[in-house]
Amino acid sequence: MAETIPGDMADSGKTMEQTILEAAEKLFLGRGYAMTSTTMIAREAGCNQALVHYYFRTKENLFETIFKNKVTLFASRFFTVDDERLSFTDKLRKNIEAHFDIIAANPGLPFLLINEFTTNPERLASIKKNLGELPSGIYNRLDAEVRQAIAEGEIRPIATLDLILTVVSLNVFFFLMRPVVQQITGATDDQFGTIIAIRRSEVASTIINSLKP
Amino acid sequence: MAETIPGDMADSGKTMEQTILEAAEKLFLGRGYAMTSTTMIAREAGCNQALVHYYFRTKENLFETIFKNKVTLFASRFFTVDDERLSFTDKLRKNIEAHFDIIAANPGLPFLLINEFTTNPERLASIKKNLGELPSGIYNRLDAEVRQAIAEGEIRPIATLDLILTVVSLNVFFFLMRPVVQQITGATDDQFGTIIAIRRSEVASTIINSLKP
DNA sequence: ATTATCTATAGATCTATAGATAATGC
DNA sequence: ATTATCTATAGATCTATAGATAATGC
Repeated sequence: MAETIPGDMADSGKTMEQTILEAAEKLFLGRGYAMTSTTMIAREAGCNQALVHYYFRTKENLFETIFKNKVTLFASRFFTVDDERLSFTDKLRKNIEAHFDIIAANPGLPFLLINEFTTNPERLASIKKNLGELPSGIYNRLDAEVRQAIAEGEIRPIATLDLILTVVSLNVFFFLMRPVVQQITGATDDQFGTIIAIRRSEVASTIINSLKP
Repeated sequence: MAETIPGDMADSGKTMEQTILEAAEKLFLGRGYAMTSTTMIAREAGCNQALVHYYFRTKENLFETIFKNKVTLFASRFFTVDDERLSFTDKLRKNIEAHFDIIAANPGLPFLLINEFTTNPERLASIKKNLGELPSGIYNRLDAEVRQAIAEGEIRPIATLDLILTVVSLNVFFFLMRPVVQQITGATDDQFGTIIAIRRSEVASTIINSLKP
């Protein structure tokens, strides 16, 4: 019975190619590359398995499309708040919170990235090419600002790379820990929303505080 | 040619069961559950694939043995420094660094934990049972100390859970990012040792600093 | 005609077990 | 006798493709 159980992404104007892409995205984000089969993707999209290969030829291809897409989205919004009127510290806080918000809107992404970079580090090189000058552009601007803020005594001396690592660690790892945090606190999905909001401001405060001269 | 290429874990007094266990540990830690096959484990251990099942019956069994083992090791060394003569802050620094060192000695572990908790959160319940009173014991002691340090004005007000999250995030995520950091900085494995040492002290300083009243 | 979708299947794993043989403990 | 190890294989995937049929664009 129930020969075809179309996932929640059926019809509704969307093209089947798009539907498959979204089904794959959902599964890859939640379970990683190896644990997702094209058969599962087809079931989730509500079509047969051959169609997945018709549009994307290989599973690897499909994954790479999604992966590059997500990484680019992620990188393009990294440290983009740049308001002349704000102090370094205020600007930093806004950037930290914006970064947190991107991750909160794509909570499966950290797992996908870590999973892929760990099991398949060669892909980093291809990603680097894909992003071009973007990362070093962002880094150089931030680096100049950090040095100036240190020189002006607004913050304590710190390497820019360490600051970036601290921001990314505190923002990203929280979402990787979600299952553990939920198990420990016993919070429902709803209650977890509150925990997220608290953590968002705590992370920003922690970093800003740690930079006091 | 080269019909049998025994991994680096052959013979040398060790029992074959132990050799298989270590081969599996290495592969699971580096590649996760789904991407490791019992065939690969056997090749790494230098035996045939059936023997892996002879000793551990199922792949799942083998994995669980290793997983529980590692989680217990990890949890049992969490916040164990407890020297009466030290201030809260000094004790905290020692605990942060000790925690960092455990991870540095088991650099594949964070990936395994995150991977498993994300794709298979049910296992958390079984782990919880396995650890018994240990986590809440550690938590309660730390919580009392945090509250006292706040009351005495040694640190700013902070929830104990937030402090734990911050410590774990900063320590663990760095090792998950290793491939990225190495790609960005272009550091060799040797040079990465230096980066680790710098990060170790930077993380502790960042946290201690962020707690100033 | 071309494009989208399906059914069917080849070929490659992979896990787990059965059954044979070798090694070891009395 | 018991335990350790091997060879062989059944049965379950899973990916990718071939080839049939249905839908769509002229």
